[in-house]
Amino acid sequence: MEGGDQPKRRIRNIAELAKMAGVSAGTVSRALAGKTLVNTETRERIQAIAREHGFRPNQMARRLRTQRTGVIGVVIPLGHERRQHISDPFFMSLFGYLADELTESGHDLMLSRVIPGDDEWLDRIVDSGMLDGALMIGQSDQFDVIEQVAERFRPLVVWGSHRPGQTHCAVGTDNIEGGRLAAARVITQGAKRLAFFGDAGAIEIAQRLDGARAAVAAAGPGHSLVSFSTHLSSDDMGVQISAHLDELGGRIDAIVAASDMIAMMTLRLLHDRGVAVPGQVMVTGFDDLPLATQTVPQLTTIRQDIASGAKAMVDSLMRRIAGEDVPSTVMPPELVIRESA
Amino acid sequence: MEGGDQPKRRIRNIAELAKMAGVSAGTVSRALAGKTLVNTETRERIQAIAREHGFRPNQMARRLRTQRTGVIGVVIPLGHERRQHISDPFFMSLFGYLADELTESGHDLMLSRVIPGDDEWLDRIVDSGMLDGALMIGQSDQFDVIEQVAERFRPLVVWGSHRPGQTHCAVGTDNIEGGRLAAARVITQGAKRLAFFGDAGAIEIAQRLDGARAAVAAAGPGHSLVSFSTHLSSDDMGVQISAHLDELGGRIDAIVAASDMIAMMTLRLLHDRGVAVPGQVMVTGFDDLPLATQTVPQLTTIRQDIASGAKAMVDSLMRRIAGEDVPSTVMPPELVIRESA
DNA sequence: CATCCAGCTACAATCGTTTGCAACAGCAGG
DNA sequence: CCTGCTGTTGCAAACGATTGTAGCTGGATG
Repeated sequence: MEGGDQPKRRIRNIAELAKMAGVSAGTVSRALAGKTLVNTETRERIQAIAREHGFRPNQMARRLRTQRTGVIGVVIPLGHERRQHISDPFFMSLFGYLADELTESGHDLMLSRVIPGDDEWLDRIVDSGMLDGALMIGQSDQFDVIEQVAERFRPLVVWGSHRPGQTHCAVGTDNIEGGRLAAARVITQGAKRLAFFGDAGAIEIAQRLDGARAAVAAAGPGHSLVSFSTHLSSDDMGVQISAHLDELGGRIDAIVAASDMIAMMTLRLLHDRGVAVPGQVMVTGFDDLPLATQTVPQLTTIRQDIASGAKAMVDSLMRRIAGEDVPSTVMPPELVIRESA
Repeated sequence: MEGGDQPKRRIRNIAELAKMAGVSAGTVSRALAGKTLVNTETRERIQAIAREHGFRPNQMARRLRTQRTGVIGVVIPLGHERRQHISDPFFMSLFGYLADELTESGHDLMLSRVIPGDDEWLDRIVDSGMLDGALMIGQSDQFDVIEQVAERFRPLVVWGSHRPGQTHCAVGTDNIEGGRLAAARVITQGAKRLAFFGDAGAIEIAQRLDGARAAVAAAGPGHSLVSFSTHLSSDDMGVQISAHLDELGGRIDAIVAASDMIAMMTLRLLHDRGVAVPGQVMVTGFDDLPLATQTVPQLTTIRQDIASGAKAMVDSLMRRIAGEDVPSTVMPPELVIRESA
């Protein structure tokens, strides 16, 4: 544990190190960067001194000079859902994968969690001069703002839907198809009267609802779907779902939930009421969070491949930073059949 | 949507703006900072121009000059658990609250997720010159490294245990007491043969185990506790717990899990085996994640108040940044009785 | 021996702010 | 009229690195 020679004195900057090594600051800079331009011997000597004194060049200065920061901003807009907490499992899961990908590619990650107040919240982030690029988790209800910023700020990639003709680069699942798959599944299992739980204020959710509607329509007469607005913040969610279930009584065969969290809450409330799943009512989720396997009964859900979504986002962003023009990515959803439907 | 006067030309720096306003750069800087030193009239004129052109001063330069960044680093060391993913719900939950607190106090947040390789990983972060302070989620098995860095880098606060005599400022729950509470609960409910599931390689977990041991010892003869190492990454967890359950057979009354995630997985595996909870075996968790209310049966667990923990961490950090010397905080755990024990 | 080249290194400009200090005008008081 | 003060503003020096260019050395070549 005893290193012997503790750092003599703290080196404050490259110039000080240069004086110690008997060379100029420029040489030190190049040596530390590992450039071949400096003599191997002096380079190693300089690096040795730096190591010994625990010196690391000031990032702020380097970034000012080089005009690149190595920092990617991750922004989570909480537009349509002010009370939704950042610890929402889906956000966090995607965020975690993004963090992994970015760390791996040598980037730092700066989190901004914003409640859009004016029209400039995104400009402020993007113009801070701190970011090489930005990733956004969810479009919320800020589609127009995003479009506007995307016009002039190229390195921006958003998790969410791609609408025909949109400017900004989005990566996301085909939500319409996902909604369709979920509804189609319960219909083939014999459900006729479906309910949809979710907040259609968010674009993604609205699309899932559209998909479910389409499946019901395709199933022909005798099939119906009612939609109930259900918020994502876990406090409200419970009471809202309770209210929905009360209202529905027994007149329903299946519930298509807009997210796994909603589905999980629904599962537990049905259990409390003694309703058998999937015997009396089927339930499907959306996302396929790791938690979906841990519920009782295990959740049948629509899988979004969050890991490869994150990979695609980072990949697209890097290519945009490099100047390339990258189109949106839409990933196919996948029906994962477990026990609840 | 039509703004009328679109930004004429992009202003690149303060000097350009100064020329437009017919003043010097220094004045612009002061005006933008809202200093009273400049004439109210000119200040407003300058601010108007800045707003009109969407100009925001370069943060990198500002930070280089002022030597403070407004950025707090949040670091998650994955020492004892390389495969644990960042999306671990407890981490994410604490992280979310930290993000909320920091955002509120006007700080940016930079995430570093590190797998400690050498002894310098923390130095690298702290010496990057990018951070006003650092928060660390979990001590993992890096106690010594943290201690060493804490000696010279004051603005550092760690989530975890406080051991007598430690240098670094920690905020955390009294894990020993928590473990004791959990074990005591199942004992008062009639359990005699307990098992502990968790990885005692991490300090916090080891302390929980110690607490549980103490409770068993206090209960007198006829009571026993066996400990099983259980990792946190969800892939391994399932198979390990399965193995433990197989090994235990029916010779157990209660399982004290080191975390809610472990408890949840245990719950589901017991359910698969047709073992009734709490009828045949009781289960307790640790953390009281929001998810604990959603399991079937609902989880009896030890509550860590993550929200006020986060508040305490940020508060301590701010005071340390201000130069104050702040001691560790240890928060009392609380037994939350639900259905599983 | 003059010339040239290669391999290093030093010099100095630059990135865009902030901020201490000096300067300047205008005005009041002695 | 001189002095002192107040309220603004300009000047220029930092902050700490990167990098193009010029200069220096020594050895190879004609």
